[in-house]
Amino acid sequence: MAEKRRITLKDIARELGISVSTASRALNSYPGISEETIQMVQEFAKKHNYVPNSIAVNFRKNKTMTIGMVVPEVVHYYFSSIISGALQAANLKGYRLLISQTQEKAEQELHACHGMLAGNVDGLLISISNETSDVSHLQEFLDEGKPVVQFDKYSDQLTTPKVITDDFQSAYRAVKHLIDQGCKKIAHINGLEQVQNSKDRLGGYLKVLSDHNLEQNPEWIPHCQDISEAEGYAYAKQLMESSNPPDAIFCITDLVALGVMNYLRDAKIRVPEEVSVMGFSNWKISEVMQPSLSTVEQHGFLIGQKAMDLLIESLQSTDKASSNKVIEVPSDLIIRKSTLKKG
Amino acid sequence: MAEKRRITLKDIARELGISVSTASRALNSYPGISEETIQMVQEFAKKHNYVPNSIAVNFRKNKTMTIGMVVPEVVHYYFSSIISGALQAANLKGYRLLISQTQEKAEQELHACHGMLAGNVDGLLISISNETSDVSHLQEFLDEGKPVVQFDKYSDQLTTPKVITDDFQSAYRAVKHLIDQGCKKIAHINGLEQVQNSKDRLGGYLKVLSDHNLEQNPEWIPHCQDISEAEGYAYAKQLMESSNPPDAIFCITDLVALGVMNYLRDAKIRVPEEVSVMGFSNWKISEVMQPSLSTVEQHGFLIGQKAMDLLIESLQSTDKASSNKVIEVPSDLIIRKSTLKKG
DNA sequence: TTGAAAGCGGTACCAT
DNA sequence: ATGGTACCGCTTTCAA
Repeated sequence: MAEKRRITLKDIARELGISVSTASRALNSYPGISEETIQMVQEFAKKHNYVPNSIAVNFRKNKTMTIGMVVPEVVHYYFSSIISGALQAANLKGYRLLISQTQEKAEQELHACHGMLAGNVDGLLISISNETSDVSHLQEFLDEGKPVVQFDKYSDQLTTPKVITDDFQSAYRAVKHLIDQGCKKIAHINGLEQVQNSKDRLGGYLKVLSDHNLEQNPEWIPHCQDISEAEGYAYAKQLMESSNPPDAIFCITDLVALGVMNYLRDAKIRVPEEVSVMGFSNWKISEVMQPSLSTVEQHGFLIGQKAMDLLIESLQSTDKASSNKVIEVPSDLIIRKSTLKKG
Repeated sequence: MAEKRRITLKDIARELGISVSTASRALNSYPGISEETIQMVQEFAKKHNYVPNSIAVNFRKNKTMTIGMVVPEVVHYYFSSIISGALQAANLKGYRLLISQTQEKAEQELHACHGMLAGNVDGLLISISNETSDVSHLQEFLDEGKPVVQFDKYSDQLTTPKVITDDFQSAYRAVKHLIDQGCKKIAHINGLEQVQNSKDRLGGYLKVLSDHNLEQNPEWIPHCQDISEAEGYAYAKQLMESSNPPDAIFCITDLVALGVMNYLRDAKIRVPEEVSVMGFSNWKISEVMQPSLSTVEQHGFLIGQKAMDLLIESLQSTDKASSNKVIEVPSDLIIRKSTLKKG
């Protein structure tokens, strides 16, 4: 295979009998270069397929036009939507995107972040893992003057902008809908207690219950460990077999809701007549379930876009003081059959 | 925000009163450096958190330890599985992964590839878009001596290794299962005619029909344009309302099968009693459908891993002649209720 | 065992 | 309007 060495600035300068600096300026259309020269150089460059060696440029300018993005899981509808949004925003501004996943492990997150640092990304977009409590690996970026934007799951020990779903409000509205449909005994299968999103959704759930003077029962609030279908099934069983079973179950995510629906079908409990079920995230499966699952659309694509825009903004602003702003992207309640009682 | 400038080799050399070259050699434990010096330098480096400036290293070595990966869609179960596998394999070997998506547009693919080239990736992993016919943008990589590995959708105009599902065999076995279940009139909703995977699946389908002397009917082989749920619905309707309706429908992918299932439910046609339905790809939705959908698991994670391993291999081998080998990752037939006739 | 210096491919400052 | 040159941080050859 003939390895065609790329043509360099030096080659152009030599061939055209001009200096390297002139060639450089002509290519970048600097002021103070004759039209003629610009013409000549640009034509030559195009004809010979000149592509500037970006490593050299990066080296000189000490930036890479590359953003690092660290997510818990790539194979995940919500996160891949976020990636897609970030990708588009990055593209629009001429940035590239380096991706890593942590599989919800703090150790892998550390490793991924160090990889990003070694890869000399200009900035970092991250959704921290469930395990993460220490965030010194993120502080390292800030210490080097590299902006960080957190999205979805975040730590508030860090002064960075954050882009998230409005979890509290989303949960509030989701449960409000259940109440409007006549549910009185509403359970909530929550996530890990220490995770911010879980706390916020729990908060919204509790608030709407108290606003409507509905029963609050600690036994109705189990916490998932790994947010799985199996846990949904098990907790649904536990809830429904208790002495005081709920008439609605609000789930931390659609996957858990799937487990719940499976249990209810196996137990021949009708949805929504006997128990209403509400999910969260609007995965494709929510639409496919029988009956279809009411859920909350978080607009991951938008979150990804917004997070990237924010990051690039702080990359381009001279004022390096990081904001601590929390941007909440409004969600939409998607009402389907699992919560819609007839009449 | 205090921007801590990173410490450089030069700093180390100055502080320790040695030369830059000695410092460099000590850090990389070159032969011909005294244990003492190595000790001293490495200790100093660790103490001061020395991280080599990878841009400078890349520049010098003219490689970036970064792989470019171009896929049609990120928000897609199969592709995100492949990405996940590639990510893991890359990680294991110390490579980073730059990602772009094309949204099945040839123009975006071109742009993405040029971005990768400009980003100076060491090699490229790509699944071409449905629109792609000209592959000169991939040839550019080969011309520069950068290896390319194709996966999933590929062009055979290019001498590169390819990692794919065994589409022909997979389709053959899937349809064979339908035949074993007693189906005699088997339709196949195929994909775009010019796409290799579609051709291969169609080939497997036709072969098994002829091997069993079953009816082959051109009207039973509609071609999707965008492989959507809506198309599945429309073609199912068309097939079932024809004068000679099939008793089984083999779909190019699970999403199309979902449309088919929706139509059949709306039309009150029982699955699998009256019509069996087979999907392809084993998305989560296939498990959730009622009845659950039989399908083909393509092991995307493995495909991603294998493609990345192959790429890194050719990156590290001195022999730069690209192989034209096609590696087929065996699929698994997943039998669920949509094809399992009782008794 | 160590040091000096060239050079990777650009950019940008200082001359002219 | 153009050329000369230092330099970004590191690796590597050559010399000592």
